[in-house]
Amino acid sequence: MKRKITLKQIAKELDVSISTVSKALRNSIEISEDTRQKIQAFAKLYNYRPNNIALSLKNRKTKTIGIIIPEIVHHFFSKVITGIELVANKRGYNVIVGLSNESFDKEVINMQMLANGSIDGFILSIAKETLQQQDYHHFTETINQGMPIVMFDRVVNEIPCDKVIVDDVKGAKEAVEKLITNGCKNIAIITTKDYVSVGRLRTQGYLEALEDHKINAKSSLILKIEDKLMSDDHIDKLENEVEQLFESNKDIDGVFAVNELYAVTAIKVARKLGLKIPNDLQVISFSDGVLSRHSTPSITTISQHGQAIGEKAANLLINRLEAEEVDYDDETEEVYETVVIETNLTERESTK
Amino acid sequence: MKRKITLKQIAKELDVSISTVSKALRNSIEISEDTRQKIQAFAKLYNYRPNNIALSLKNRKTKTIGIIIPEIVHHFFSKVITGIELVANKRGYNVIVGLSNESFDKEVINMQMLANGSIDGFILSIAKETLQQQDYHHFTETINQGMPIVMFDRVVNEIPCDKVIVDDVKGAKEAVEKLITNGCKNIAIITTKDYVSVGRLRTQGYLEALEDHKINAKSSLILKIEDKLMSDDHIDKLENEVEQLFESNKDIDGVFAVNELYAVTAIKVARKLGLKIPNDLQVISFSDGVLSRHSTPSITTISQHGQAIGEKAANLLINRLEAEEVDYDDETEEVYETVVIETNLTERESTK
DNA sequence: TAGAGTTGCGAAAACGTTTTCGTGTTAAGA
DNA sequence: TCTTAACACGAAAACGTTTTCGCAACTCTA
Repeated sequence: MKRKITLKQIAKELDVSISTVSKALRNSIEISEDTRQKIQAFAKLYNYRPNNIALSLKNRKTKTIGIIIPEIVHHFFSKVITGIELVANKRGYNVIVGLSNESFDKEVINMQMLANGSIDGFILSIAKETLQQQDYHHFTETINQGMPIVMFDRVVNEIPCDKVIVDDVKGAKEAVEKLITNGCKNIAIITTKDYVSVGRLRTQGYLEALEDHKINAKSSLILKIEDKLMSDDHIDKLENEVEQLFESNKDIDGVFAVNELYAVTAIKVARKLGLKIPNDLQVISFSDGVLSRHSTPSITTISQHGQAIGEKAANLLINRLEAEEVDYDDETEEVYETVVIETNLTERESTK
Repeated sequence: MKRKITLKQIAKELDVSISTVSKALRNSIEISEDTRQKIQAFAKLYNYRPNNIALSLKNRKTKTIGIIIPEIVHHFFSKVITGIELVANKRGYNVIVGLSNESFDKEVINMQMLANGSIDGFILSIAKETLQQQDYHHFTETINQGMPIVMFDRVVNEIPCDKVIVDDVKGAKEAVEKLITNGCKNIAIITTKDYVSVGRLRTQGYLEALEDHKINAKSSLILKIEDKLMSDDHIDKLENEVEQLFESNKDIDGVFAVNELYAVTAIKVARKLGLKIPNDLQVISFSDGVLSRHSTPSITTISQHGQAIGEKAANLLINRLEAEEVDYDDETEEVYETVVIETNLTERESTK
């Protein structure tokens, strides 16, 4: 019922000025021992805490980080959030989350909602629709207004900001090389259409690995899935496409999937067709999820370390925020960093 | 570089007063057509947006909801967030997320960080440690300060607030009845220690179902897992316990698991012991996750509808927030609602 | 005892809004 | 020509802080 107590109320109650109360609570030496004790006791009694909003207004900083991600029901993204929240909290920041649902409009609106003073900076991963439309004005505008951005995973080079990524090419290459080493002769890739940058890069890694080992890539072994099929409603269409892949390439003995769902679908279809894992078919997936660890057989993965990505992104952002205070808008050209988080191969039952 | 533009700057630039600018932008009839147009054009040019923090301070409301959950890397919780974010956004609110990591202290600290003006109300699910310690003072204090709370899933009755829960007893009962109907004679339950309320309630549902069908519950068929084993590090200890369960009860033909991980572990162990699913053993899990849908065999579940829970919780909270405005702290006793979201059985391959 | 220094506190500005209440100017009515 | 009303705008307060500055009332020192 009783609203939170304010400096003004304490001042009135104790018959001193607001300034005195403020100083007393911050242990200023200007205030006599006596009054200081009196005020602090009173404040403690009424459980006084400074109003955050007022502080934000006064200091022109909110100590809050805005996160914009495509979706949250996704192991990778929630791991990243965990990482961000961890260091944010440790460094005295809060975290406010906006979901773009892969939609350009929602991304723009969400950013506008937050950019009006609610937060000090953004950490984000770009929506697929935005990547398709290649319209990045909302990012540049935000940056021009002096609000720093850190991008992770899905990034675009033309935006001047810090970035945290995994080396998709290298990771994919490592996966495919593992398959080759394990004796696979006909390795298929299940990937996304090229406008999804991670899909494109992982496909590139696949091709490079083949090339390095003097294996000719066959286009029939490259299955590029239309993105709409990621949703659970279209799971059977996805299965169909994968089944066709196997049917028309009976000699496939290795699959590299760019995400967990594709991998698990490949395994399901392969089994239906009578293939034994890992004897007839070996599978490696790019991922950081629970599916590969707990499904049967468990799936060998290139893991992305989502939490590490989140931690790094948060540190980059907060470092920049707190550096600004000293640098005080000097005219030195900003220099941005792109941090690559190493992936690593976790072997499980889907490979020999 | 250039900070966001303010009313004051526009006023100065156009040589009018701040009030005039404010009124012009809000289309007040006090302002002449001429100046209004001029000001609006200027504001549009410089992309003026009112500073949210200033508005929050003035209006004494932030249009922001605080979410405190035990963890975010969890399908159920991220689904709930999705639901909250959906209606929050639709109704003009933002969402700020704090993670308790199941720790009492982090829960308290997170709530204190947010309760100092940063948000208008909480939506939360209680940390396990808090449930164990049964110390709820931070909730009551928050409520006493006039900040409404909506609890979901893990709730305690003694806190006066709106609640959104699933009928755990009923859902569990339905699951077990399904197993019975399907011919299972020796149904085991894999659940958590009793201090986790959902574990306790689901165990209760299990017992009720057995009783209703005149089946004697056998304590050897009730496996209560210590909570620490949920983490991925202890996955083998979990497997051991489950294996012991099967070894010492060779006649088990049905398993009801209170979460996905237990179910998937049960299946894994059962297979290792040579049991066929669903012929020798049928499994039903309480869950809303991706594991049950995509693992092989896919798992029949009692689904919790996390998103619906989130939506309902957000609507309850926002309704209360916006009702307060009119009621204006009248002394009518607050009356709180407990909404039960219906679970339902989704049949998959792990049952006949 | 006059001047200087110390001590303890308050007034006011600032952060960026919105809104109430004036107030000066002009137009209309008597 | 005088009063009144309409019109267009500005001053100021308020939201809750922090901080700079000023100023009394002391306490020393010479």
